[in-house]
Amino acid sequence: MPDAYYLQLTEQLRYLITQHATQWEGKLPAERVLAERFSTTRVTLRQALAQLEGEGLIHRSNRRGWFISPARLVYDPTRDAGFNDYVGAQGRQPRTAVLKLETRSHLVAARALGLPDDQPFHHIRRRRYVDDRAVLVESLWVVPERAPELLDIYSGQSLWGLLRGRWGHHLANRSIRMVSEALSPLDAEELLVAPGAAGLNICRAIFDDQQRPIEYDEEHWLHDSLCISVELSGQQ
Amino acid sequence: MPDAYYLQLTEQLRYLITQHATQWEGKLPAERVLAERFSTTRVTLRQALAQLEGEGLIHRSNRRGWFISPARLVYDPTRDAGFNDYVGAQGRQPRTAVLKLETRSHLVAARALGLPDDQPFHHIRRRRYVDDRAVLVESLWVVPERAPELLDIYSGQSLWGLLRGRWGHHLANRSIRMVSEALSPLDAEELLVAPGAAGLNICRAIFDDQQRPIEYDEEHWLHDSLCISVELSGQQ
DNA sequence: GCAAACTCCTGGTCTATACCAAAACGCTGG
DNA sequence: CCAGCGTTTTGGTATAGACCAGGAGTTTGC
Repeated sequence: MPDAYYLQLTEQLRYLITQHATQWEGKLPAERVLAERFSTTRVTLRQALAQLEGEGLIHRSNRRGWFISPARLVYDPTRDAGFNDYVGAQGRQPRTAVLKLETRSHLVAARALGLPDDQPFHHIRRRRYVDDRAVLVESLWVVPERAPELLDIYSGQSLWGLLRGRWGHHLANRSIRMVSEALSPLDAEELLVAPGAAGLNICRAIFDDQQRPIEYDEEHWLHDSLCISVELSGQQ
Repeated sequence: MPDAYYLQLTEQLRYLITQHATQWEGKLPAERVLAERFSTTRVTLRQALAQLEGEGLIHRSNRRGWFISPARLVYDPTRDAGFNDYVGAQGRQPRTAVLKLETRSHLVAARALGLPDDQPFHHIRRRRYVDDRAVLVESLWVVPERAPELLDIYSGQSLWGLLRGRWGHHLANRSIRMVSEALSPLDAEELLVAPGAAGLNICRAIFDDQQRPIEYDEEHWLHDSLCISVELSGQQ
């Protein structure tokens, strides 16, 4: 119904994608090929592709081309189930790459946890994959007193599992913040996408059952790769 | 640092916007004016503007121009504080326009509440504003038995307040889903933005303390107008 | 004095083309 | 069979215009 050609194109592409998903094995033909097939220019074609990207139907891997996006991962940021667990539970393959391990201060984490500005933290930066697609990068800032030798033993497993199992912490109170964002050049590079790609930023400050600060973390997700789901019972 | 000109442009515009926010009274100069000032074409200029739009710094009102986005509204979808209350508490001016009142069935709501497909609902569609900017449209699907004469008395106030005050319902269990989206042509039109603009879709299914279904609602927010914030205590 | 009609400006859309750098591909030699 | 190297392909970026239709402001006519 819409008159703009790029919107008609969007519909035709949407149809083609759902039909030929398997045939193309997830990757769309080259932009020049698609532009010619639809008798238009790359500029207009890209406008249509950007629409579908906004919907989360397709995404592009920087300089590699357009790909059909897999189903969104269902994620509950209020639970402390490990990434590996809930990804596996949804029949997907999780993977984690540790990008950095260090100890230093971090103003934002300190403020979020109510600690002095120069408070040092154990910092873990990791990238996480679902079915070999990088879907998020995150930075974890752990109060060293709560997990002294963390950096020596950490190798990609569930942090919350470690905190509970090894140091006996009970993660009790948490404040969570979610904001849509454009991925920073650094985050985008680590996720192999174009700078400025749409993302979702999730920040959490975690305290134990005695209100002691445990950890602060900052996640940057590709916007099309998750569906946030929260189940609550009891009156608010 | 980035080499691409449109990224340099983005930085310059970001600077100008934060400096001249008051001078321009929230509205940016015409695209042709900006393009000429930066010695580039509208195409490239728009690429830079789109970056800032993705970050939530600016937005465009369909065919009206580019505007500086106000601060995000902090919103906790797990609480049932009324819109008017929490907008007011943040020093902002709330407003609600009722777009539609009707009774009919709705498959998605029925499924979400575990009711038969042909279950009728009281349907309220409303648009909500913060400081006179339309920031969301939503559809509410209320089980008629829980609020029989709802449509006769409803005129824009807090629905949850009504359910609690008039019919004595205790909203107890809720399942919430949040997904990034591109606004549908209808939603975009009702929010006065271009079709396909980035949005956030929030759906909730609400049950009372006896697990009886009360209500299902679907919100479509402009992506740059909110910051989701959840506070939780107690172990999960 | 006010509403309707008109004009101008502006954003929305589109064409056609070009160059660059990174990725992908294919060839070649060990 | 694989590593290294050169070629081709492809996405990313950019230019220079053009037309249209909706919005906004102004003028006109009752």
